[in-house]
Amino acid sequence: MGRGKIEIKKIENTTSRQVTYSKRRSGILKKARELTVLCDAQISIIMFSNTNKHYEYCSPSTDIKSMYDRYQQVTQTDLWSTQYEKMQNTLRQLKQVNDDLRKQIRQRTGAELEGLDMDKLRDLETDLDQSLTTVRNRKFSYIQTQTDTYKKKVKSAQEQYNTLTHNLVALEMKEEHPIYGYVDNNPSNYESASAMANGGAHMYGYRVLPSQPNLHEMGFGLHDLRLA
Amino acid sequence: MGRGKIEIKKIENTTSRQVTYSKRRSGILKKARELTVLCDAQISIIMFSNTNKHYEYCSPSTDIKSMYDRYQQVTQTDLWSTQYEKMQNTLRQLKQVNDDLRKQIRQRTGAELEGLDMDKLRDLETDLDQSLTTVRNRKFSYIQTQTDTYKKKVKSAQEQYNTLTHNLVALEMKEEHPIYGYVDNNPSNYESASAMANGGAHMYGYRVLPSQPNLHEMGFGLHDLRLA
DNA sequence: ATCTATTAATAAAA
DNA sequence: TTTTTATTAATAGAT
Repeated sequence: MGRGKIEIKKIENTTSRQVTYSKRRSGILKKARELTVLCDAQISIIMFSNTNKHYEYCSPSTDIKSMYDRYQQVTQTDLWSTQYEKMQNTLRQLKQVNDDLRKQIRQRTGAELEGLDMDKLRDLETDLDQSLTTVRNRKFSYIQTQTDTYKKKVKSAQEQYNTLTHNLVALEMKEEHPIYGYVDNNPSNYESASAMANGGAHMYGYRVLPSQPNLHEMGFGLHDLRLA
Repeated sequence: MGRGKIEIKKIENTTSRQVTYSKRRSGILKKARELTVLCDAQISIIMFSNTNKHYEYCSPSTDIKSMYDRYQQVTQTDLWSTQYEKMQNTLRQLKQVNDDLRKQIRQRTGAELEGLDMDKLRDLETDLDQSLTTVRNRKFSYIQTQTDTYKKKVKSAQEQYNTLTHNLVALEMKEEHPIYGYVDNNPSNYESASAMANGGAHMYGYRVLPSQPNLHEMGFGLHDLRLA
């Protein structure tokens, strides 16, 4: 198809080789485009010229990677999908573990008790009961710690107050005109200390839940929460 | 190039589509072969028909994987590791979720309460308390159901026994030589019914846990578990 | 598949 | 490179 018939062998003349490459390349790509449309096929073409320039074609409904993956699948030439599948297995396993954990939580929450028989229910109850006790103990020890801290703070405030009062008295002794108003000018200091001393436990938002039968038995009765 | 010009759009007639596919496919592959030789190029073609059959061409001096690898290098478009990395991200995320779920469980178990402040502890306690109540209710309704079932069974056994006794008495009336040993010959029947009637609740392995304060308040005291 | 009338591709030249 | 054009190659439709 040209001014003359040519033999299919490497064109030695560099210029005409490049010209031919250019023409025939676009020819193939055009044919590929046409075939894609005409026959609803999927085609991936990658070309390198001997000058290392590259051209490619890929049917619009897919992409080069998909084509290659698909090709590998079809031909069983499994190069890296071993590792790929390993990853997918790990993924599946993790999802499974995930679901199991969620189910565990739902059971511990009481949201999904349908499948449990008597033994399981009893075990779960015992378990939850122990957990509850643990959490409660923790809460009480937390309160205790905080209480101690506040006790110390109050004590220190008290001491500071005493020192100040003492200094004031000393000052009054020395001065010709004692400053009577000193204490009343700073009532907030005292009152806050007092409030803390009497009701400090309220700061934790502590409240007695309906089912806390061991509250008193555990030595954390309400006035243990008061500051002395 | 044919008996008539055709429009480049999908050929709807299946037969002629397949014929055209076949012809043009070999056309493209021939062109690729020719170009490879004429211009010393390297070409890789992968084709899938809409019937999922695949055909490929690859210049003899190379192979398909090399072509795609080379393409990847040249275009910098990392074809494989993109998806690979996505998978690894998913994996990481799943592991994270997993750890979170485990932590949740450890908290609900009371095994890891270190990071929790007063509010969190109180919430957790309330939560566990509700869960415990739910599980207990479930257990009790389970017991109730089983109890009802056994009640019915015992009742039916009793009735059967009564009928048999009645029949025996009737028989004794009729016969010249009453068979006194009848009842004693089948002691197992009576005893099993009796055992069920008196101690059926033991079959559930029910036991009073130290911290079940609402056991009696809920109307499931021990003799509710006995069968009348 | 095979045959051919016809269109499409392209070799060589510009 | 791209365009031109003579010629060959591809192929649509029929068999």
